[in-house]
Amino acid sequence: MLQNNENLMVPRKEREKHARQQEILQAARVLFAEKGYHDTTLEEIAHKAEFAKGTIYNYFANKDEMFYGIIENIFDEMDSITAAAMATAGASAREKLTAYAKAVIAHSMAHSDLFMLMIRQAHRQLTDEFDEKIKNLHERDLATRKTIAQVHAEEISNEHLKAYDPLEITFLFEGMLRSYCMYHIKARHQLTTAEIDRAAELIVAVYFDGIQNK
Amino acid sequence: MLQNNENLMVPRKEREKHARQQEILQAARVLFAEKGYHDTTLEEIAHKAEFAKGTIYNYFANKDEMFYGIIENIFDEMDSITAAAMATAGASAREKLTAYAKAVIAHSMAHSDLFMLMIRQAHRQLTDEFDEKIKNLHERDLATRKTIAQVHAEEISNEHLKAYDPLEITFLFEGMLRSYCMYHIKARHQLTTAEIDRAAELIVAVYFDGIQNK
Amino acid sequence: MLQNNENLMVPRKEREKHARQQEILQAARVLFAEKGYHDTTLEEIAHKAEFAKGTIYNYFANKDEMFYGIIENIFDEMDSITAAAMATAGASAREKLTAYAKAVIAHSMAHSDLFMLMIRQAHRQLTDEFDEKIKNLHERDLATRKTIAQVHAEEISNEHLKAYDPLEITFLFEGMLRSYCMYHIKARHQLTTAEIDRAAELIVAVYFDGIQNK
Amino acid sequence: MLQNNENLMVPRKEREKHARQQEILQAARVLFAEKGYHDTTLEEIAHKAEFAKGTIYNYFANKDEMFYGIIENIFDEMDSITAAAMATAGASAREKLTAYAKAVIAHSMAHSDLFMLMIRQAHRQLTDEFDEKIKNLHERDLATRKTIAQVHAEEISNEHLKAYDPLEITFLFEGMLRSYCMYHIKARHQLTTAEIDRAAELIVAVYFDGIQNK
DNA sequence: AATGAATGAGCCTTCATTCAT
DNA sequence: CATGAATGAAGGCTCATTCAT
Repeated sequence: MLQNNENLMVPRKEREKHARQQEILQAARVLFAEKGYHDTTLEEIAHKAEFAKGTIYNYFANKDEMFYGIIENIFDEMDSITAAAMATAGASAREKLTAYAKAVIAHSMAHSDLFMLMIRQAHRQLTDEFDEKIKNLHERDLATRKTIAQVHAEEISNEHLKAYDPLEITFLFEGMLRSYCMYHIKARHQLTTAEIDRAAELIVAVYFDGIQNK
Repeated sequence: MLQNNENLMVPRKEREKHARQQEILQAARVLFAEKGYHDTTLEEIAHKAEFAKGTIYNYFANKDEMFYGIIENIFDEMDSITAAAMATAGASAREKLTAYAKAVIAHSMAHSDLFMLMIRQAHRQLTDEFDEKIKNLHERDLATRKTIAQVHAEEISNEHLKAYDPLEITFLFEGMLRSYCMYHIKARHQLTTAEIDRAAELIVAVYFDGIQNK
Repeated sequence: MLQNNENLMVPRKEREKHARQQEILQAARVLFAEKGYHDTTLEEIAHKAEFAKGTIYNYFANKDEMFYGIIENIFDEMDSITAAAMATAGASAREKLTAYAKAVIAHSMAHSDLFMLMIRQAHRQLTDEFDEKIKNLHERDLATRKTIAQVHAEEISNEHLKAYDPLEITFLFEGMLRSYCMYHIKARHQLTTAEIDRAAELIVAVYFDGIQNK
Repeated sequence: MLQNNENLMVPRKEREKHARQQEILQAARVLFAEKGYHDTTLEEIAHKAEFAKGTIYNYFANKDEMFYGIIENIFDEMDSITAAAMATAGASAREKLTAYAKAVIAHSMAHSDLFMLMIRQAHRQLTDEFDEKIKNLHERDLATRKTIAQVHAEEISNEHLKAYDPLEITFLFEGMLRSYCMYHIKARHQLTTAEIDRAAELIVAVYFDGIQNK
């Protein structure tokens, strides 16, 4: 029993450390999203996380690391959403993308702070291309996109879809989705589930059928 | 004669002042786009504009004003592009949007720094909603979008287009366009005119006809 | 028996406490010598001493106390060396100083970290004259020097040596010795015993006979 | 005339910049000597130099650069002293070293702050051997020492002096000199010119003739 | 109007010290 | 006694802004 106790001892510490890291990231991401990276001070983050300034540095090497910690969280969440939506067995591309769109919109609405951070991060991704970490994020981003492209590819070979470059049109789809979310976040709209479903279906409808009346 | 002289005097001075403001904005926008607002110092802007630091303050009240000056320039450019593309007499919505898409992509490629600034600016637009200036930008943005929506509206009433909310699908179209541009700017692609045309047509095709094989 | 036990109990505890203090001082003095007082963190000392940071504070009131602990150790060692060299019965001043020089050089080479700490400490000694501890060190330093001066004094009264102020020339002798050691420590020379002997004899020869050819 | 004026314009600015750098170094060197490098804050230096904190950075890249600026000044002064003392035409080694000793003691007394900085610098010289700047100082130090050794060498070949290694005994001489200065600076003695002359002669006498009564 | 030296508020980060476990 | 997470004061440095020339 004693040994059992000891075995559990180490994980508990680690779990607590991780939990506290997440608390700090929570505080930071809200502030970063509200005011931007530079206009958020460590003092504010510490205050919001209910720690002293110095304590933050027991959990993150510096402000930048915190930022990347947050971005990685976001990527993890987006990966889950993507994987879940694409994995539905027997579903068509249209069904999968509808599920994906619903999940993305719902997530964006629930975490509009994250959404805004993604936009900000987009900028950094464009500029600091030297940085190792940025490159990793870049690759993760592309990998996620390819998961979705793959779903297109299958149905293109079926001739259910037109023979576009799967990756290229995936970006277009993503663009519509992001644009839609940004529009409503800007306008501070709080969408109901029904509205989210309608929106997702609208986007998918336009994407698959176009806006032209035949 | 003397009075005449004086009458001309003032405009010349104003013209020179304006010209010098634009020189400074040119320098600033390149740097802001490259390194972001916070990581660009007035020292650097002054150096690039070939003025002394103090001189900048004869033309702009502070760093923020410069930023908004740039954004306004960008809005002016986008307005021109939009107006030009939408004004073609007798053209269909599809033709107008194709022209618009070509112009936007070409402009984005030629001025990728501006494109990046827009992304960054998107963030500020979302947050500092109190600021008078920001509100104006917001409204200009919406006004531009409505010009495009109007073109949709006409053809919806013709029943050439499906009966979607014109503004809502305008955002979707914009989203595809932006997403496409971002993808290529990230990848540092230099598109030829032919490639730009093809891209614009691709986007418009997806937008009007959808990706589904009928 | 029990009482006996308890009597021994306290000394053992004290001995252990003292032993652990010395372990910590060992760790600290190496680091202080390598990187200086300010650039050595308690974290590092604790790590090197294989204790936790907080534990250090069970043995020393603060970082400064540790520093003085080390300096006192060094003084103890120098005292031993001095006493040993000066105590040789029937030896002449020249023989005693030769023995002293050999011991000092050998010790400096073996503990160049300490030597460097002494230099550093010299500075503090000069400045913080208010501090009680510093004054004590100052006095110990002088006392050691006087032990050597005393040996001079005896032989001055014998007229074996010229009638210089014993303390004054003691400082000159010390100066040569220190300078010599510093030269070789800087150059990272590892002197053999033979070289040390030769060096000590050189210094003593210059000191007693001068450099002039008669 | 106008052109003449302009020609002088640039040097004036440079001269003023240099003058202000020296003012700052003056302030810094007193404080560094009093309290050490680490215990002196830039705030204090700025205050003593009667500038604002930020202004310091118009003249020095960082705290370290200031430190090396001071050390270089000291080296310059020591070089002058050495060169002047060694250059006396027709003087014997003994006369030259006497002149040198007098100058060094007088300078040390007048600038005891510098003397203490040298001691402190000695430490850095020993440790941070990687740094380019430190290496340069090291070499300058050796070069100065060699100037003195050269004077020895000449008289060794004359057989006026014993056949010791010139550089080695130069270090011994320097050691006596430094040790003597440190002793009096520690004791806060203010030596008169007569006392300085006596001291220099004492040291040279011991160095050339030794302490032994023949 | 142009200059650039001076300013000083403010930021990130470090680290000696404390204290609950 | 040992631990190490938490603390917060303090420091080096940056940079937007001012102002005397």
